[in-house]
Amino acid sequence: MARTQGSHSDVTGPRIRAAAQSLFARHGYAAVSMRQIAAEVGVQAGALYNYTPDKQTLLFDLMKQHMDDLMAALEAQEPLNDPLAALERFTRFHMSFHLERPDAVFIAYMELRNLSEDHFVQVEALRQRYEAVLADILREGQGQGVFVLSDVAVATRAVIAMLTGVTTWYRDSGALSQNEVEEVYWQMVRGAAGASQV
Amino acid sequence: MARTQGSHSDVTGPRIRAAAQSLFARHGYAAVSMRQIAAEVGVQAGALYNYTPDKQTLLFDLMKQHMDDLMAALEAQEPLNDPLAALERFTRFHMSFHLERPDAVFIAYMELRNLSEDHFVQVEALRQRYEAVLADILREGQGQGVFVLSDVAVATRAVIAMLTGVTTWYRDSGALSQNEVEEVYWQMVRGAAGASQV
DNA sequence: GTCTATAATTAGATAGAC
DNA sequence: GTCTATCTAATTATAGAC
Repeated sequence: MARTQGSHSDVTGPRIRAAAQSLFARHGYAAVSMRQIAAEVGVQAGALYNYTPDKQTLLFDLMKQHMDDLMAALEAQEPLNDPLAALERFTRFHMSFHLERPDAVFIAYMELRNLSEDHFVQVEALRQRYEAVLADILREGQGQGVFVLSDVAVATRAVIAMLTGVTTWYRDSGALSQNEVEEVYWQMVRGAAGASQV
Repeated sequence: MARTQGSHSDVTGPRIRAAAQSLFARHGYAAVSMRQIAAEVGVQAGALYNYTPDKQTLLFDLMKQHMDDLMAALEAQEPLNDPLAALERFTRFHMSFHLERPDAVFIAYMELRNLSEDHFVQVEALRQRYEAVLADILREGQGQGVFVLSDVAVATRAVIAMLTGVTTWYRDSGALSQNEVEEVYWQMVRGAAGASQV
């Protein structure tokens, strides 16, 4: 159990990523220095380079992890045959997943332009895989006549933009519970998809 | 008409703002240096300070101008009494205004956190005035029974997020014309508002 | 694994010549 | 109004001691 004093490889790594995530979300990747991250963790700037080759890779690791978590959570769900039920579940899943991770979400949407070309391609591929799940639901419902949409690809992006937008204003301290907000958005998504009114 | 050589006060100012807008949109405010802006304009960095007291004010001026333009264009429209017609016009107005100014829009949404407290308050007030126009339309339609919405304030933000999202993917070179895209979004907004199906 | 020290570069902003 | 030169401070990243 003895450990060399000042040596914490298993705990410093996660703390660095947590500090970077919080600072990047608050001030933006370009505005945050490696020294600020180090200060937040309680180490000197040089120590960070034991955990990341450079600042750019630190950003990519955060975004990659977020997208991997998102896909894993989505794919852990059992498939649903009913398109309306599948759309409702996707809506609630997207909202709750994003509301639980405001910092990671903020970074994922705001810092894409600060990724290197290679890193961007990887993140973008994951984003498209995610989008495709919703597109499949909408296309299936369209085929069954449950939804009325003039363009499934456009509708997919419109729904995701609408749902993700909740992260810009929702606060736990507000008037509505997360569940109540999900309900409001779900009614709007259902209407936007052209599902017949109840 | 004789003009001191190298003196271009009436033309350099706009060119600086144009260069800053383009560079901020592409790389982000924090990642762009005053020297880069100067190089884009074709002057030395020191000359920029004849037109702005500092970099922060340059950012604010761009955002303020954008919001002022937005409000002026919106308020130039004649009021419409029919809520459904008003909502359609708002939808098309918002989309075409934003699609025509991708750089200004990008900055307005991404660089809010880089504004000083005082500047942020001013921009936020304008944003809320804009939002209130849509909220009034939805509330009026709700009262008349034309729309079915469980929460007008939430619906306002949801619709704006959906519409603004078009700027992240639409390109003039794509398969759909701007007008076709407006039509697709309008059908979705109409459904999201709970307007009775045609 | 972390520290101190430092290399090499760049940043925002100003002063004074023209 | 613009230029050149410069100040001061901060940046990413590395080297070597412990």
